[in-house]
Amino acid sequence: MPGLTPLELWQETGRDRTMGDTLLRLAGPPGDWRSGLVLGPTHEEVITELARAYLKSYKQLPITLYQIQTKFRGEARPKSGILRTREFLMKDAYSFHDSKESLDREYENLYAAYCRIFGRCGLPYLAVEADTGAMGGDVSHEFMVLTEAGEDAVAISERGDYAANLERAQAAPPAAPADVALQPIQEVHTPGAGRVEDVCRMLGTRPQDMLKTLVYQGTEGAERRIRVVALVRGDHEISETKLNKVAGTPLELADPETIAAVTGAKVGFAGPQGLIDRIDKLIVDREAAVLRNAATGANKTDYHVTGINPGRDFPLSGDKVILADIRTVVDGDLAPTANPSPLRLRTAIEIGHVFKLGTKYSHSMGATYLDQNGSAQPCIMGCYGIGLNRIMAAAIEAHHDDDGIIWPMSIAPFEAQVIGLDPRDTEVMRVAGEIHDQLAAVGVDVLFDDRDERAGFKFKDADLVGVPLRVVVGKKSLAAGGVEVSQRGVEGKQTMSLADAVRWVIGRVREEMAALTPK
RNA sequence: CGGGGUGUAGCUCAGCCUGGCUAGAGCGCUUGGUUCGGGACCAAGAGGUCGCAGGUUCGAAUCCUGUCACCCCGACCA
Repeated sequence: MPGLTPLELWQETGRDRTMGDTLLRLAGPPGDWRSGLVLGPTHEEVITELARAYLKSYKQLPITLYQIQTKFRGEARPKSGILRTREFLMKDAYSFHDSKESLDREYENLYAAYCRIFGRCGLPYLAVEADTGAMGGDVSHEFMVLTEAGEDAVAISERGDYAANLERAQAAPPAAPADVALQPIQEVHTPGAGRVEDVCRMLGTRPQDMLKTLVYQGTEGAERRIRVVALVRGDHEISETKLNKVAGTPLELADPETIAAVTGAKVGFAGPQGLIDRIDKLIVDREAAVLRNAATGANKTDYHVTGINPGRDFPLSGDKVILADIRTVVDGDLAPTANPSPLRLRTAIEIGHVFKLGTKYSHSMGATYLDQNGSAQPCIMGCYGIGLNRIMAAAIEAHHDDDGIIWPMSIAPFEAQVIGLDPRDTEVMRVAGEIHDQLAAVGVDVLFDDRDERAGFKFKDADLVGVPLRVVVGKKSLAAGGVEVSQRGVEGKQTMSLADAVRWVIGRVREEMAALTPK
């Protein structure tokens, strides 16, 4: 597919706007050919353009197309070496279907294929439930490699029956509210206590007995400004990913002026009581909704209130009210499973992501096929990506020691390396060259170090680069009866004849590859 | 977009706070010699408008102002 893609395709799906600065647009004068091109950050639009041109009949479905290509995304801040770069390599696949069931089957196929690919790459990976973000669609899984070097967070249950990206992870639903007597609202003077900890210290209460009241603003539809109040328990952090999804539009924390206009108080003294008529939406976290006799802001600078009760003091139903899970889980929360165990938070590298897209792209771009009744239907789509650079990064994170990389055989740049230790010794170099040629002749991917460098230098380089198998030829090894073989990351080395060394390498390659091949 | 930091030899950096001889180190490079299976050693050498512009001063790498670039943290992130 093209790397430079027509801007008009992105306008058709609206992603020229929603992707914002992620899209690299060529800058040309109005009407100039450059003004109409975008360097592709992903290829849903392009593949859908191909689909609407060529997929006309249900008889052509299902079909899955893939490519390996350079992508470009205007990341706000590229970082972590090869992990997060503006330009990167992706293997991306797209599937087209005439039914949800067909999509489900192919999703399962590709999910399983991706598991085999990552297993074959020697990666300790994990599939987790994921948020679909700006891609759209409903169901999605990410493939993660757990490592400190990662920049994603995942929640995994101790029992191992639940794993999700932190953006999506949910805790078990809250228990029913405690059966206690409801207290009246009482106003308390809390000068300068804008933060939850300050209020707790002054009132002698705990964060989990407080309501955090957050004012957000955004736009709805074309241009209409909206104000949204979100409630979470005092000890919880709001998840803006979840909040935006529930609100159906991107929200941002309101500026101090808007907060003052909504609450009548400075930042830090907002409460949900009496606000419903002044806002467009009230979004209540399900755990905030079961609080009893909570403390929160009084909508009056330097004052808080106690004895706030959901349902009595602010509505839990009605047109403007949404009850949902909008908080980020924390380490130790219970998993939302039948037999709940605590969730643990880990950092991870995302190496692959699969989505059920549905008809988001085919509908907006008019990619339709004719079904058996002759009526036009939008294709049902899936998309499936693998970050190739990140496979390298994750493999190195997972397989290295103090001396350098230890490549899994399947993705090593070379399977074996022959080191001729003394390039000025003709016999050493003749034997080394012979081993190299014999290995190459039987299809082993072999690197030959014949540089005129000191022995230690070449050994250190070999360790650093991490080619799995090593054959060393030197005056010393020849005197000891042959050549020396060893495996990166494995203790010990052995001396054997030239012919045995060639057989040893071939055998080791075969065994390592077999060990990496899923059953 | 917010916060912090750094620009001095090819590379990594010290020197700056507290202005003062000819601006330093390690690595790399050049030449000669020795060494040669785990990133050698000895000797001699080349190499810098101290990011840029302006100012203060008898004197600026050092202090002040401006400017440019890069890095880190955060926000954001199919």
